[in-house]
Amino acid sequence: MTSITEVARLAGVSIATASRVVSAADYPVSASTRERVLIAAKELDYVPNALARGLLKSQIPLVGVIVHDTADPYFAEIVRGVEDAAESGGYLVITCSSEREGAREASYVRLLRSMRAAGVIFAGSDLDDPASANELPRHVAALRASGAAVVHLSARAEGRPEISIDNRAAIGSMVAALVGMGHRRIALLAGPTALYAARERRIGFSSALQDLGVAPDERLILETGFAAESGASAVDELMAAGMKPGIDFTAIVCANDLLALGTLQRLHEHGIDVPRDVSVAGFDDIPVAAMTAPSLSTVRLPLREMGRRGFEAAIRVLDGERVEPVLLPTEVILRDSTAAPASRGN
Amino acid sequence: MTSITEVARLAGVSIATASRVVSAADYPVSASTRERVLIAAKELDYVPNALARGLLKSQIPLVGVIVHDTADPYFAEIVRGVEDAAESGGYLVITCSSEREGAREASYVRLLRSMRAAGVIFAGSDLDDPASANELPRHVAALRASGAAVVHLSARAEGRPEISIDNRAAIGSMVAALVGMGHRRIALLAGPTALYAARERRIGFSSALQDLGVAPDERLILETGFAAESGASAVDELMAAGMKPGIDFTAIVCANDLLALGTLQRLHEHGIDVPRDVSVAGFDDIPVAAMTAPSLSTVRLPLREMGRRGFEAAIRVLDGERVEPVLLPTEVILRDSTAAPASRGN
DNA sequence: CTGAAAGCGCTTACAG
DNA sequence: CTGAAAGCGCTTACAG
Repeated sequence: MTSITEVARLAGVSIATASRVVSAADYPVSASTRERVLIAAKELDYVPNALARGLLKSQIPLVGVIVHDTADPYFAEIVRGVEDAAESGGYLVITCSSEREGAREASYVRLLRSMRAAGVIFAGSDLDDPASANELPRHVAALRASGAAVVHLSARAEGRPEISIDNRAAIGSMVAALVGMGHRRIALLAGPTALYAARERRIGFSSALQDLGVAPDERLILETGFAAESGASAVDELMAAGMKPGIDFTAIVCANDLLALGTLQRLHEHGIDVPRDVSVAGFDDIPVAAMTAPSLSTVRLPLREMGRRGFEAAIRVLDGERVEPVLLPTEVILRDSTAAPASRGN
Repeated sequence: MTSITEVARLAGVSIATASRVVSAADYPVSASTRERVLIAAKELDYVPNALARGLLKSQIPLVGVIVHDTADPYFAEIVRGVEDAAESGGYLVITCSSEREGAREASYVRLLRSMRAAGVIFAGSDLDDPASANELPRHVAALRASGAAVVHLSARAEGRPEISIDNRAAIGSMVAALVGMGHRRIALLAGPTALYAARERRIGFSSALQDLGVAPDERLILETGFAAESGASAVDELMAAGMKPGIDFTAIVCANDLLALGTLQRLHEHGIDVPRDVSVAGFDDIPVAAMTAPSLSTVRLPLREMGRRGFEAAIRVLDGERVEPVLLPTEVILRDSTAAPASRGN
């Protein structure tokens, strides 16, 4: 690889001058000199060494996004948003999947620290994993101390996230829509309660029911994972517990869309018609939600925008600006998987 | 951030010695000295500066994966495989989405070059975009010249990819399965012919039909995009051309699963039953293919393995080993979207 | 407007 | 086994 030294030599100038031209620094250089340097750089196919520059600035234009699971479309969409925003700024985005293991998350953050990443965006909620309970905060503190930006995109136990949504209200509005259709016996596939966001959704679900004068039934609330298979097995669990679809429950609210996909499929296998026998609602509005048969009613989260805003917040932190926490709006999207119950349970 | 200088000072040794300990170099250091350095490093929460090390080695443990579209599960799975393999080696993975624009692809590769990435993995086929026709090869050549690994995971016009599958044979086996069920009038949603892989699949489709003694009908071959919406509009197009489902065509083969999802949905909206009226087959076997209703018959590509092997190939190149091109096996997966035709067309 | 020089944080011959 | 020193490729005061 050619270095700036060779460019300078070919152009017949000092490396200082060459640097001023190629780094697009705001520093006076005569037009003719500038021209010579540019030609030399082009001639030699010069690409500056970001490592050398980064060493000097002790920062490199790289932001890491820590997700729970790369394969989950929820995170894929957020990452997409970050990438969209990062691209124009010349930043590269690294996606790190913790697989919901605290140790792995901490080790990725350490790696990002060693690379002197300009920012780290935590896309999911806190992991609550004792394995990394002190390592992670140490890395985060060091990152911040060295001027890197740390941004959170999901509800967490401590501190408010820079960018997030109101999980309680969001799921509450779906519950309200369902109750408005006439549903009274509504099940919840709650997701993993180890995750703060899932706990919030669960609280929002129950309090919405109460606010609407519907007595919640604890037997209809199931703790699950966040993958599609969990949705399928939760259906089995519900039925094994003697809960009759259409009678003991007329609707199922899922804490994310993936759960709803699994639910839809298992219900279909059992010959239970959606939405005639049971309504199904998701949460997140991942792209595939619009493409299932029947298409999925869900709560739309502005995932790409969350990613975009997360990156912008990071840039603002880097610029030394103050970033106020912001709550993005969500929206209930009613598609074909929900309808008024045919026979009222209860 | 603490530097090795501070660690050395606290441990009371030279920075050379400190470096030998913390970099885990294979160099003799007395046990007691080693101990002191390790304690100092821990005490100071020392994390080595990967930029400084990278500057010296003119390479950093980073591999970039160039994909056509981050949101496409095909690429998401491949990236996942790369990440799985990279994680244990302490490499970070950067995903760069070209959005099928040559200029963007080239600029990402340039960025990766400026970061002195250890490797670049091209996950999709060549873009055939004149906009970057000479910039990209220049970057690739420079990358290779500087010792970085360049790996291709998809069929391309020039040079054989290190890791790939036999697109012609793969789609041919799906055609054979369909013909075996009794289908004779089979449509193809061919994907974007600007992409080499799509062209290969189209050739494989036609020649399989011919080999099986079925005369191909050009009117049943549609050029499309690679997104779900393209599948939906292709169905409209087919019907607008007066092709009657179940008569003029009894099966639709799609060049990827996303097209098949859109096809399934639009067929459902038209009240056309799958597989009774029309069979639908996909290609790739992305995770969601197993979760549609009806579940999708498709050709399984070992996507994660392709990613994993791609990373391993990159490491082998870095180690100076020779990498022989390898073709990974594919498999026809018959699910519920295909069946024998009810009435034979033709 | 131009250039010589210091220094970012490491690693690695080289000398002892 | 340990350390002093050079050097990776840049940027940026500082001097002219």
